[in-house]
Amino acid sequence: MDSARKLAAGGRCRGGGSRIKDIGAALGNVEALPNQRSRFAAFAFLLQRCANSKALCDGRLIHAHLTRHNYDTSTYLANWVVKMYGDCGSLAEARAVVDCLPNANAYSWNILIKAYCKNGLCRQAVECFYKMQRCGIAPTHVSFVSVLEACASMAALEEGKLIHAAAVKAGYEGHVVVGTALLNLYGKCGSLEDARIVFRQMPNRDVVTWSAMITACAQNGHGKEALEWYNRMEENGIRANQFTFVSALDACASLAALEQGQKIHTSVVLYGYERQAIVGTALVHMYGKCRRLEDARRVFDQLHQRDVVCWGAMITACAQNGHGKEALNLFSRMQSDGFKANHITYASALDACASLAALEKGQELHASIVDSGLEGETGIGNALVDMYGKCGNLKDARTVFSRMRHRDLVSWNAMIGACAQNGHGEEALDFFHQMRSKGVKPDHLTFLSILTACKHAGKVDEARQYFVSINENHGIAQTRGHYMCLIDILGRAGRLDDAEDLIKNMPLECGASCLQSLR
DNA sequence: GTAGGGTTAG
Repeated sequence: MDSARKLAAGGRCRGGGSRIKDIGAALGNVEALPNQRSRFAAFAFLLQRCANSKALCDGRLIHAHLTRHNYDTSTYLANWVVKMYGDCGSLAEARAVVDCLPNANAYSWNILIKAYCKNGLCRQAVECFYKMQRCGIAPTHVSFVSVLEACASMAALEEGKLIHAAAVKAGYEGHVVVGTALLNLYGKCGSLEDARIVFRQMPNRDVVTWSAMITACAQNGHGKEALEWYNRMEENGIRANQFTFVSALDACASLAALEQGQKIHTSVVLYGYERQAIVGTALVHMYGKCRRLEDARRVFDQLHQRDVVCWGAMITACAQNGHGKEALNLFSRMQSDGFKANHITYASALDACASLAALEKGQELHASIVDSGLEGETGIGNALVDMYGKCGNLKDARTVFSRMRHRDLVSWNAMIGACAQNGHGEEALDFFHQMRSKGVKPDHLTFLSILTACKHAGKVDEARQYFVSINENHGIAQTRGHYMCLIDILGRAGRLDDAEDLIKNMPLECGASCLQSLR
């Protein structure tokens, strides 16, 4: 209905925003303006409108008009045309304009580099950065910022380091935005030490710099350090904004640091961000990880606007806290509210089915996943294997696993776990050997399934060998679960002396909790 | 009179 109305109004292209009703009349009006300065301003305005509403067809008409009326000698107007094509997602046309421009300047190239970045064509963005220099245009601080963003998206550390050196040489080392882009690059590349060095050496830092530092720590598994930076930022009198809060809450979630999370929540409310979708989602996520489902729900219910991401956070919070039924209810409500499930919300709903052993509901979801064409997603395949395994349907778990195009550690763990939990110990070990031969590194969960598989297959000595190898060959610390499983195996085999020896040699904190469980 | 950095769910 809505699109029909747009068509009736004369819209020819897809996209939102406010359109120019009659482009021909608009161009005529511009031509009637008394001087070149006002005509240029008006053309720029029209191109900007097209860019904002992604009206590519109208934009092309304006471009054609400019060419026909010899305005194409103006680099300024050409740059607006480049921006329009870039914002409309037509990178080839944007590129062609720059390539044909006799007097392309730094703006022309910077707009093009940014357009490539925005459309995920990072390699082309980097190539443009070098091309502009071959064309004799020196990169500005904006060029560096955009090209560093491209490197960050690709996690291209070596390329980024070369550009870092070039930025220093060009005298942009002390520039706050360039510095923040460098910090972000190192964070995204997992090189936290480089991020810290950049931060320390920056002469000026603003709230964006601090937030980027908190994000870099939070996203590299250094939640504690992220919160230290957050506190230090407050001490420095820098006022946090929604970005800062989201990153700090992410750190709290990863640490399950409820108290710190609650403190940040208080500040979020104080600054008026609580009902904002992204901040609210971060709060829901944090409370979910801290096992405070009621608090998560309170935030979720108060959000002004919900998107599929915050629905996903709430559904996951339920699924992971033993409220599978509520997770599935929310999943249905999300769809009746008009949001289409994606691979993440499907995975959480399957997770809920797995925890409820709700095979029928899981099969129903599987059918919708096939219909929506998401079956090929690795995360979906993993969740399906896990769901079928936990629902006792090993046959379908095998089928889904065998059809997966790409298998990661989680896929192998799900398959090995499915076999082990359903009493197919030998098959689990067979999958484990296949996994090893494909070069996939096992983790502590893999070994928990392997020990369970040994239990079912009655392989006592193999279990001991696997147990020792967890630490000796794979450098993974044995968990309480590993100990419990092996003690159980030894106990069932009547090897009580061995079980007792194992308990005696356990790390203290692990042993105490094991003994408690045994009693 | 154009271009720039940091955020959310599995």
